[in-house]
Amino acid sequence: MGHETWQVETIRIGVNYLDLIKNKATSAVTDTEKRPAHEQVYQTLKSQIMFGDLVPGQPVTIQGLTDSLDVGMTPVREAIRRLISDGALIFQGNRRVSVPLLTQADVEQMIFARNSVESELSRRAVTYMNNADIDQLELIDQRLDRTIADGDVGGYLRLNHAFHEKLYDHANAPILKDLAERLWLRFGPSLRVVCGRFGTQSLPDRHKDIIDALRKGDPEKVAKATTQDIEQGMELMADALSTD
Amino acid sequence: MGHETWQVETIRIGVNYLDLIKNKATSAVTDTEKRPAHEQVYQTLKSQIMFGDLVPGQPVTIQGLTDSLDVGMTPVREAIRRLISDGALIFQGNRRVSVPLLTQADVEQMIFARNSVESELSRRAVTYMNNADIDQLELIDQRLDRTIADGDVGGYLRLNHAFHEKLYDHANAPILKDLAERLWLRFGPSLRVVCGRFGTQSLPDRHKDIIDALRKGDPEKVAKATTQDIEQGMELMADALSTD
DNA sequence: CAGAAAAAAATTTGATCATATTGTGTCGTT
DNA sequence: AACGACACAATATGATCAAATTTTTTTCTG
Repeated sequence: MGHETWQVETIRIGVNYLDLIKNKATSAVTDTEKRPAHEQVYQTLKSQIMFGDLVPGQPVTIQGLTDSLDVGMTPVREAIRRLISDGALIFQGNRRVSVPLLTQADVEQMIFARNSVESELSRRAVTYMNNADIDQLELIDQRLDRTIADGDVGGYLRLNHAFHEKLYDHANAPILKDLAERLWLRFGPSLRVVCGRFGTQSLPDRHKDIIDALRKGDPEKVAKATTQDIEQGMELMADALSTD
Repeated sequence: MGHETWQVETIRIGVNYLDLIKNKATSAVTDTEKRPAHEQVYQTLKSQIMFGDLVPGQPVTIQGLTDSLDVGMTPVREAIRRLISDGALIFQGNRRVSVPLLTQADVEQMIFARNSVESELSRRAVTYMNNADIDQLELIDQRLDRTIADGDVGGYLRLNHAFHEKLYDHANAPILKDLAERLWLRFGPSLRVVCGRFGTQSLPDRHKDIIDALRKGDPEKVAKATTQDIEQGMELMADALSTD
């Protein structure tokens, strides 16, 4: 999630990416004191946008955030600028900032971009993932299934993201992963709306296919399964947008 | 590692170089006073990064910019955060910010991403460009040829970008265009280095092919020419990086 | 005594906040 | 409905504090 260290020659393959999903309680204490405020605000807002505490169209004010997060306005401003650059927020001409409302055209472009970038990421991940990594991926997917059964939308969004993030982390392609992450930030809020409307039952899950193909070590099968997963989810969003 | 005399003097790279091409912001003169400071700082820095006033590896300090650009630190901070999010600058752990140094792996990923995104953009542009638009594109390309003949590296970089930007502007795909722009910001500084080393003579120009295919209205031909243009330029960069 | 390593002071830079200024939208008046 | 005054939120500055790097001083060893 952090910014990659660029000039590093030594490739660190997933050694100290300790955090899986349960990092909240343990590392939160140290994070609170160590990280700069603007970074914390950014992470907080990013999470809120991705996992749907903020609704598409909802205005985001600087002063509102300084009050609710209890920090000065400078860190808040920096975080907001970053998120605007990410496409996670939009600057509405007259100094107003809000969560983007996607059009069908937007979704269509995202389908193309996600298919291109994320299929390549999953393709590359085949090379670098070992059995233990795949086991971890499967573990996430099992927990994901439980959230679907329970109708836990927030949990679904988080674990679905965690699944893909873990996969892409092992692609050894930080720039492509960054592009993917940016796309996720863009459709996050709208995906939340779709889930809230249709529930978790109808949600797609091609993850088993992905895992199977990973175990077989077949890059093209992994890529195919990924695009299917992407397209199912995105079509759902596109449909929801058309019936507004 | 040598002490580069990177003076922070006011390098005023104005937008007026592209006045003839950019028709959306015609009031470039009044822009200076109208736009918010953080926006201006962002545009200035972006231009300096893209067109090579800043060298890869060069440190960028907040206080240096507040002095040279004569604005407060808050707008500078916001602009820098934005550019970090763009990938145009990197945050080097210990609160230092600098222009990224690309590795071969980075370039390789960019080749893939650019091919995917920009070929699609040019493919879509076929639908929306009329003859007048293509004429304008050709005009840019003619001026581009002159910069190559003159060995004007700065002019080449600017007009080459203007060419692709104009093309992608007509693709009616703002999200894909945003992804492309982000990639350009990333390789901008390194491309400058390559041009500075090899001169403008050896630079690729598949633009004639692109224009021809546009006139014929053949999307696949346009896409093909675009990928060739991309690959020629990026391979040049990859080669330069390997021979360090 | 010379040179290098270690320690400490000084300078530079980043992070944050409080406050003043400016622009935008709104409400009331004509 | 148009115009002007008001209120509020965003913008921008400078001051203050903290962190890190650089420079200087000190000390120890050969």
